[in-house]
Amino acid sequence: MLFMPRVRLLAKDRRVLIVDAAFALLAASGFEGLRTRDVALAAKINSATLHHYFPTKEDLVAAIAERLAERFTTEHAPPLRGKGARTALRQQFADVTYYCEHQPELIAVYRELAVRALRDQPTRVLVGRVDERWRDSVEAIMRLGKNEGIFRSDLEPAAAANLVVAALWGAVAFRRIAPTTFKRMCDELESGFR
Amino acid sequence: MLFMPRVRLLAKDRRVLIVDAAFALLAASGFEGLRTRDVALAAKINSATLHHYFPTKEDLVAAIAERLAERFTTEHAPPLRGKGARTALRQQFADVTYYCEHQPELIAVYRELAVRALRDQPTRVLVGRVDERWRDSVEAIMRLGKNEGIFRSDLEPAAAANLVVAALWGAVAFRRIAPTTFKRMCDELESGFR
Amino acid sequence: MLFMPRVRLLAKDRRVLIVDAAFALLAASGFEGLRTRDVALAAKINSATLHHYFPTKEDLVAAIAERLAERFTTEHAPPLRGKGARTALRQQFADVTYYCEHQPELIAVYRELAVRALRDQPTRVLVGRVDERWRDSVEAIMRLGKNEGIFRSDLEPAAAANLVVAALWGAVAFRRIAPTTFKRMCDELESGFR
Amino acid sequence: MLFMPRVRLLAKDRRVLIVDAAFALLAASGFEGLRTRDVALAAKINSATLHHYFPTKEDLVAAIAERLAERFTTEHAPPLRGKGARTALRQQFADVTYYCEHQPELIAVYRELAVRALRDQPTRVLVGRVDERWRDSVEAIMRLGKNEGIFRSDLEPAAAANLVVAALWGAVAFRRIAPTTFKRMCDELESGFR
DNA sequence: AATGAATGAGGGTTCATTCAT
DNA sequence: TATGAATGAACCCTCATTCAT
Repeated sequence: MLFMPRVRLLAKDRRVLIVDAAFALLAASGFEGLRTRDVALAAKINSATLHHYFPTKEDLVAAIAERLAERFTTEHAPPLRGKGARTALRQQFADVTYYCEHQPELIAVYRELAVRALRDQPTRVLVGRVDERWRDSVEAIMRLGKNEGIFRSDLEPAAAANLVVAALWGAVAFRRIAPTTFKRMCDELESGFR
Repeated sequence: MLFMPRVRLLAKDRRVLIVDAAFALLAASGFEGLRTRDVALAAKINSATLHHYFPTKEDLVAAIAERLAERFTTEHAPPLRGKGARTALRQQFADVTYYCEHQPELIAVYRELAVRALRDQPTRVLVGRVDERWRDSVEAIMRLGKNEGIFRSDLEPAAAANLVVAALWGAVAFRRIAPTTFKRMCDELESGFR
Repeated sequence: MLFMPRVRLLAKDRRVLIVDAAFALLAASGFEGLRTRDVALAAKINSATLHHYFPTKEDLVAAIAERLAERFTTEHAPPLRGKGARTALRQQFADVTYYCEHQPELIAVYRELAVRALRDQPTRVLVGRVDERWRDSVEAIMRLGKNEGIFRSDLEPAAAANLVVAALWGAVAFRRIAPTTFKRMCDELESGFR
Repeated sequence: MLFMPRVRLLAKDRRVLIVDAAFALLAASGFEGLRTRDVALAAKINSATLHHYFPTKEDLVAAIAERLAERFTTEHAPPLRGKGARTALRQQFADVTYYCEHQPELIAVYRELAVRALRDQPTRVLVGRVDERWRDSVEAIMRLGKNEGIFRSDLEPAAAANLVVAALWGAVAFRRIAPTTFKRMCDELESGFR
């Protein structure tokens, strides 16, 4: 190339750019297909520059996991009208639907990290936090629903929360489920709590 | 040394041995850690010999998937006493529990293949068959339960079947769930159908 | 290239070829310049093939060290006429001279290994064996010379052996000493023992 | 915080600091382990700053060599009592012993440079000067000893000087020699001159 | 003078696959 | 059928050096 000036960015911005690229690549290709060179290429930097920001691939993966946790906190479906446990539960369904339709990357990255977590201790810690936060928030909803008298009195909040999380997660993360099929499953799940 | 005949396996037997080794290794290390050389080593053959039986790694993976389908068909928890939909549903729970406790390899290989299926068409076909068979058998149970009057009259068999499969699958395949926690989740799931 | 048939050798021969190439390269470029790729190139093999024979660079270095020990055992200057300690000592001088003039590779590789041995335990063991064997053989000569009455009666064989080894080694291994200068130094050394 | 003036070193001082750090690192890790980044880190500066003072690694090495020459000139064992060649020779032995015990860095750096000098012309020049100065001073001692009638009349000063330097150097630079063993070797060497 | 950012050119090693026997 | 030998294509990572500020 004739003249290729070095592009300079603030370190923070560049880190964000790199993690974005890695996030997208992990979503698209999985861990098996995640190559540092490709990440660098996608971020339009030299692969040595990538190592300047993330000394090891492990560090990059950790940053991806942090980004995932952050995105799960900030990105949601538009809030539903209404209050109470029923609305809160449906909001959970809506969120997952929203991720599937508009942010499939999040689902994919979550899945990849969850699978890796089974064999990798550091990943397990990172993913564990996301998992627990989700489960706890669902359990709070189940508890609220019982208090409101909306859900069965014999419902066990903890078990029900596990059920919700497992069902939603199992439905969307490992197969391509049609939106209507997913909706019906959620309705059926909700019916079971009444 | 006594007469020690050179063991000469039939080609079919040798294939079985190789797939067994690959199955165990895939369960233990995942696709990220599955190496043809290790498979050959575990099968006590040269890695070139492995390629003689399975020209490509893809072929080996296909054979693993076939083995998985076969094992899901033949290996089950001891049959429960009783008849009807309730028993049939509980048999499903018992099967999954049995796999978790006595055949964790099956769970692990299923998970690995399911994840790969998302990006690999041939695997998708193979895993799809297992998925569908399972889903269909659960749907039949739900339908039977409705006819027997054991389950809610407004229950939608298809949606309920998806729910069961997603919940069981989501619970055991991607996190280490404690047996008691799993049992409670199953109870809660069953309660929802009444 | 149009037609490049795979060359096949017996494993033993190929190992020899590789070690020869590595030996020459280490002599020429030192450890700082010893690259597995260059060794493979010099041995006219693919660098992956090199790892087929020597899984790690460390293994290759160990093989070089073994080769060095072997060559020091088998390659000598033409034997001098005469018997007794004086001839034996002069044979030592002649050997070193011979290495300098006809087998400078041996000197160079010995030096490189000796330096590495200071920081690397495995190398230390390998080099240590060569060192000790040499020192011991010189000590035997000094002892013999005393018994023969050729050397000073107050000569301490052990100390003298260390002196001989250190002087010869220090003279040829770390600077380019002229043959005549070396010869005079040896004469001076010998004079000191009378 | 109290008034804390930004420490601003003179360029000359900073160069000294850098060379000190490089000297210590070269002694500890050898050329194989000498990294400009580590030097910068040890000198508490940015590695780009290092290159501001020493444009290339070669330049830094040259500075180390100069420092070595300087230290060999200024650092010695405490002067022995007495006069004449015998004392002067023993002072040489004492100096080397002193370096071994209290300034092993000097020995190590000398060794590293001497080895590099074999393949690198600029280094050869720098090390050569140190070598020659040492050799010349020893030769002067031998000559003096002959004049004093302390040493053998058939002793050749030049050859003896080479012998002394080679022996001392060969003994301490490339193996871990025990102090008593070294002392005995020196005694033996001295005996040979009488 | 000083530095964080950026990079080209490797370096050792891995792995599915192929070849010759 | 079975295998040791051989390989191309990567992969992650390192390092001296340069650039823009």
